[in-house]
Amino acid sequence: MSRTDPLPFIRRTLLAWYDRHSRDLPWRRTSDPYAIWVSEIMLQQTQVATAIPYYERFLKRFPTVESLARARVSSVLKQWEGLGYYGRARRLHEAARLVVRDYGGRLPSSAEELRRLPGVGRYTAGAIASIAFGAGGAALDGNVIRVLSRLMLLEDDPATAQGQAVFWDWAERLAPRRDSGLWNQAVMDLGATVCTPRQPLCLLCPLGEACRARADGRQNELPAKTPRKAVPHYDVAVGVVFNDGKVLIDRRPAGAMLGGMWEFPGGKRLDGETIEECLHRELREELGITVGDVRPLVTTSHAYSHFRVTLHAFECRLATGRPRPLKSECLAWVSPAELDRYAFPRGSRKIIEAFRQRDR
DNA sequence: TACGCGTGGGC
DNA sequence: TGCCCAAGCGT
Repeated sequence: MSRTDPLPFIRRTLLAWYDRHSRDLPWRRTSDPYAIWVSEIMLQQTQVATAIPYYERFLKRFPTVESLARARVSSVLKQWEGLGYYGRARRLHEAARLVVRDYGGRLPSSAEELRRLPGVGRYTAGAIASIAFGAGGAALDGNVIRVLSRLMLLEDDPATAQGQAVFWDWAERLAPRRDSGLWNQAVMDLGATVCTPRQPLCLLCPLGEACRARADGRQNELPAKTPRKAVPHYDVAVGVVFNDGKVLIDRRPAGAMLGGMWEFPGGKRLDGETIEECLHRELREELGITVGDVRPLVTTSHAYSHFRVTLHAFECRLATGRPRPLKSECLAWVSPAELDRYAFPRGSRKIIEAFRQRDR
């Protein structure tokens, strides 16, 4: 193995392994490029098991690119509710409209053209082109980085641009020049089921004999990982404001975090402020209202991608002022039962659960 | 270019 | 329990 080129062995052996060990996944039972596209967007930074039920529901609700393009973004976000990274849903919707408008409803087939669609980066373009259209070339995701880093003993940091270049270079060197869909899925499946982040199953690996990291006993050290930044924590006051049996919700601006999602008004506690003082200030600044009958409803913790919060939710009653969307896109007064029609992030859902639990 | 962007599972 | 990680993209 050491004196001859290992790449032909690696290609042949992994494809033979995939023929016997490929996972049966919903998006592998279709050849519809639209469905494969939807799956690839959902799978960005998201585990397969999490994505499956969303994929099934999404395709039932939006079976074609035309149906997605016709839909309101609010409907798309409602289907995406709970999956996170909601910008993916907004960009997928925008891209569907572009595909209908500029491509007659047919997804372009080359990675280069796919790359121009919002939400489609280098990985996703390579994956769709190869899996749905039989193109050649690599698709480099976290699984492939892990497999390559160990197989070829690549110590570069994939978080840096230079590291990315090294990994893409190796991925392209290994990938078939034509019809690389099976190959790309084979590398990803190996990374997901055998060459796992912790405790890789080297004894089951078809490439064990060729793996340079394993030969050195260093498979647990790769890929190189950058130390994470400490994540800040905030206390947030949230107002569940009732009036005439309805509750006030607001929609977050499209450009912001959780853009397009609904929430209960509130915000971060400032230094030297009590959480109730924070509540009154936020409701004044965001809505121009004052409230009374303030009662604690629930306190719950939630982790976002880059910070953590403790949400202090208060039930209260509108006292003075007519709410205006001073910092949000729009407002709505809705009955508790109607809340399920709106797309809320997980943190807000926890608050909804709390007052439904209490009313029971 | 490094960072902002959600959520749930595994240990 | 707290931390790491997961089929990345946009800026």
